Amino acid sequence: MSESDQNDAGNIESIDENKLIAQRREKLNAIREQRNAFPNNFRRNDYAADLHEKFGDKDKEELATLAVEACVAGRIIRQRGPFIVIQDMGGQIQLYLNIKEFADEQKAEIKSWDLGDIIGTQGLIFRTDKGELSIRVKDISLLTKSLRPLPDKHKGLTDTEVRYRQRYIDLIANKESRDTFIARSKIVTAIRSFMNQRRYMEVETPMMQVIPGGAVARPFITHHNSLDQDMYLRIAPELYLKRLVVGGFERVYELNRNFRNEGLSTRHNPEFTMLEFYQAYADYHDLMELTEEMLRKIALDVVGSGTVTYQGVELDFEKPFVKMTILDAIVEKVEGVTKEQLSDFDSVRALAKTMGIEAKDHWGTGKIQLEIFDAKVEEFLQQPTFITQYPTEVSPLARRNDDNPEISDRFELFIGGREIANGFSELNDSEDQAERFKAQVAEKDAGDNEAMHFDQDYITALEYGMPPTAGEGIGIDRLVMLFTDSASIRDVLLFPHMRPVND
RNA sequence: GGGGCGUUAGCUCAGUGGUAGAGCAGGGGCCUUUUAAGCCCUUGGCCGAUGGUUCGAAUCCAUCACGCCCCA
Repeated sequence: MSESDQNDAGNIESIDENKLIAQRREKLNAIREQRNAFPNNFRRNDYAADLHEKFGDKDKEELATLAVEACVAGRIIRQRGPFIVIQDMGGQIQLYLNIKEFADEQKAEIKSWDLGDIIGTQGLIFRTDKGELSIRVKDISLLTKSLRPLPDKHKGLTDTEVRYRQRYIDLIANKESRDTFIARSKIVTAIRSFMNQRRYMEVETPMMQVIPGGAVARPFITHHNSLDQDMYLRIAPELYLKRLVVGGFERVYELNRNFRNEGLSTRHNPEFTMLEFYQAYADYHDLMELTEEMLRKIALDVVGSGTVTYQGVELDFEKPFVKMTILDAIVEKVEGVTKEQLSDFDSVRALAKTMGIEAKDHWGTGKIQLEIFDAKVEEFLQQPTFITQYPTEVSPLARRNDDNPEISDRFELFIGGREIANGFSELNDSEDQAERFKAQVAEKDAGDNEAMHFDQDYITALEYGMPPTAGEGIGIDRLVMLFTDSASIRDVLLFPHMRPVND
């Protein structure tokens, strides 16, 4: 570190310090003079939530008779007279501590404790006169001194920027935030168990790829030094998962991160989590059925009900999901538009223009239809709705419909006005796939930097023969938003991407 | 990329041109089975940054940074 760096670091520290922190440092120094200030020999036996569950229905007399000992640890979050409330990973428990019962030197230390300090304690479980389940402290000790003051104990932390940048403070102070991420964990667990029960096998495929594929999106570029080779962070695992189906793993899923180099919004983070899965000897109808079952199970497991309120709208996961073709959806939601108008290139192009959608030169009828759908229909699809019959033109990896090659055997699921899932019967004709890749490359050459690359090894894999297969991706962040009633994707990401702060 | 709103004490927020405020947290007492924050006293600020207007700016203007919302 250079001298100037050190000076900078010193400045940052002094700017960030204040009197409250200085006082706490002095308290810490006083403890350091007495003993090891950061002991790690305390072992906790009990969790706050378990104690409430076990003794919540016992009254004062019963608890006195039982005389149960408890041993808990956690962070001090409230203090009032002889009462201290600590918080551990699952809940809170009140301690009763009569300072007069302690020796003088310990008395002084206990008085110096602050909100935010982490303590371990042991004592008898009892109920106060006012009915609060508590622990009458016998032994208590400070395990970690907290040097920084916590947010307002009642109002919590509301500054969104601090909540996202310093999530640890948000998690300490705001129960709703803790609950959201607990729900997220439960959703992920529910999905894994759902998939595992159906003989799906969880796999991990490359996140750094030489040819980014499987989706229409701009990738992040990185560099491998010793190979002196540019690599891409994956935009989707799709092509690797289907290689595994070729290899004989007939049901696979991957639940992990993808990276797309696009703008930030309440619905987009550059890295996001997808469940992607493939099942041999199945088609997109089978997957729609599976998806309905899965979401119903999550609703019941996580929310405890078949209906979920999202931003004031009651979403019903219990009744069968609506199914509609993309053209029918446009005709239904956009007044005065006919299927004929949508199906002819010149008229759909003109229609799009009246809606303020300027068709690019290389866009065909299907792409324009999709743009109209995105702009005019998507937001109205509140209840779980499968949209089907996507144009083949915009589905370069999907199987053509047997009766109409212009449309693909594909669906997207919309809930709460947002795309949640995208699935289709897979294209397993290697020659058709090679043609589709060529068309994508032509679009890339024409200036579309989201178009796909030609992946020769993937074509080779298909030439060995991929069984008829259906595959699907489900956006986990958006799903968590729905089930936790979160308005922004940043509320369901522990550490959402934020612009760096410059002084 | 465009528009609107925001940024004041550790936290939550008042303060529309004339000495920088409150509640909580912190400090000193009192109290020791309380209940969102018991009672009394009290410390605490580069008002996001830079420039301008003005006798005087947290307040008006401009630019920038970050955030939130809406639009593309």
